[in-house]
Amino acid sequence: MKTAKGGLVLKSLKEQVYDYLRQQFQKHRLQPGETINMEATAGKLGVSKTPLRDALIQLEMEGFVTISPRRGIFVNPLPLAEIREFYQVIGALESSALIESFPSLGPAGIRKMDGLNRRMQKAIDAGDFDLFYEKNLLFHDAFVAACGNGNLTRIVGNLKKRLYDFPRKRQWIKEWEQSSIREHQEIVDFLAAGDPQSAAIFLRDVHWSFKVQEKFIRKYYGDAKA
Amino acid sequence: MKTAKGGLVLKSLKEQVYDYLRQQFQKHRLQPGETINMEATAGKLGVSKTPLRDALIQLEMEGFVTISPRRGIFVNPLPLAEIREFYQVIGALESSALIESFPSLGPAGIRKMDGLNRRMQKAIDAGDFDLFYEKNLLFHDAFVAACGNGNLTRIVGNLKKRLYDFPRKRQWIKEWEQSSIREHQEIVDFLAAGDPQSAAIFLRDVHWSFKVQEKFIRKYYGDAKA
DNA sequence: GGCAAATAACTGATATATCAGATATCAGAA
DNA sequence: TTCTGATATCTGATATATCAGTTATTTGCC
Repeated sequence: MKTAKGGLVLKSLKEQVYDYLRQQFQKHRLQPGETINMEATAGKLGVSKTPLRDALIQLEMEGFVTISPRRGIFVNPLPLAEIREFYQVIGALESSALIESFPSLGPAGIRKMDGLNRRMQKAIDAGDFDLFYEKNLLFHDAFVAACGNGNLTRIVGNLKKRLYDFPRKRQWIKEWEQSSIREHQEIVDFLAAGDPQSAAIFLRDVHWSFKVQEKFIRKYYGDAKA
Repeated sequence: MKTAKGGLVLKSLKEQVYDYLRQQFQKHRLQPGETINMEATAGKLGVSKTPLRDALIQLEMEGFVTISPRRGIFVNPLPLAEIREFYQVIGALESSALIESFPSLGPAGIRKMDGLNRRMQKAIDAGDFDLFYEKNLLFHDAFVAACGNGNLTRIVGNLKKRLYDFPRKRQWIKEWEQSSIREHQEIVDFLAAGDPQSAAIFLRDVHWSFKVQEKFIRKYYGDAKA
């Protein structure tokens, strides 16, 4: 329950619990296979089990946990096979979004993407992974948002939540980040040349190709077992 | 909670409530904008508000309802704009699934799709819309399932739930059904000719093109307002 | 010692009571 | 008559108690 009172936005307990748990994922405090104990967690958060359960149902729908009735609530692993699936889905959807957004992106939008990619390079040069990550998200968001398809944005966003919040072996791989920047530049170049189809195909078949990115993925997530 | 006891599969109350509500949608007993009253519904179903709320949280995540805190729970409309969004997403994902599944489909899989399409024609000839609908789902499921991407299947499936459970103006439009069958045949022909790329493009840009299908969509769903 | 049945403990699922925000209605003042 | 504040009602959100399936441990028999 979000209420605005004099500029304050009040969140329901359910939402606050959800945010807390999401943070736990982002901080890698919840590991695959781990159980979330209702009594203990509710006690720790100082709320009843009810909003906790509400939040967990949402997290289950989003793929983060599995509620195994009367047995326990388990943090889902993220096996390579599933990462492969995510890559396929995101590739197909972002590719579609890029084509759809091209008319409304225009030169200004392409310049914006180009600028974001350059800032990604600067972040790498400065060793600032958080900034790199932020600009990377914004690069993709530029055309996904411009596509104007809220459902597509939601679906892609949720898969990315799973990809990025999952505990990983390494914080970053410079080679991968450099490679991403080169790929982004390729996409921008296609767009600037007025060829969204080639940009979309490159985005789908290279940038979001599990096969192409596999060597980095394995380093980054480790060879996670299901 | 699904438990198997001596072959019986027992469902939790939450699941049963969810199934009931889904049925209500399928039977068009729940209309856009309508409210679902917790006390009344729980009383009617003979359960407490808890499993009802659990089910509603899931339905909200799936887009069927909006839980407006402390105000009410509203059945979501399905405006044409959203249908358009769904068409784009499904088109992109099914297209991707078709390419991915082609190697494992093989001649047998293509024949199966062909057979399903012929049965769709027979259903039309016999005026049996339920059978048509069933074979239509199976036609698409054939390559979506063969793609082996559970997440893609789940995402597409959920969007189709929304499309097919939504109340509509007309039960069926023979012209659209005939058109679908022709389009399916086109896809099958491309596949049989060993050209999944053309099949995928046709699937995405014709079969799942909102623009191409718009005249039927408007007749079928009515000109629903948001 | 091994196995099966009984019992205890654990844990999530559900029911009920209470709370709390939103909305409608009423009463009083201008 | 209109407006504002107070009160009542409605409805979902949350807390607490209890239930019920699952798992672990104990007990008794062979």
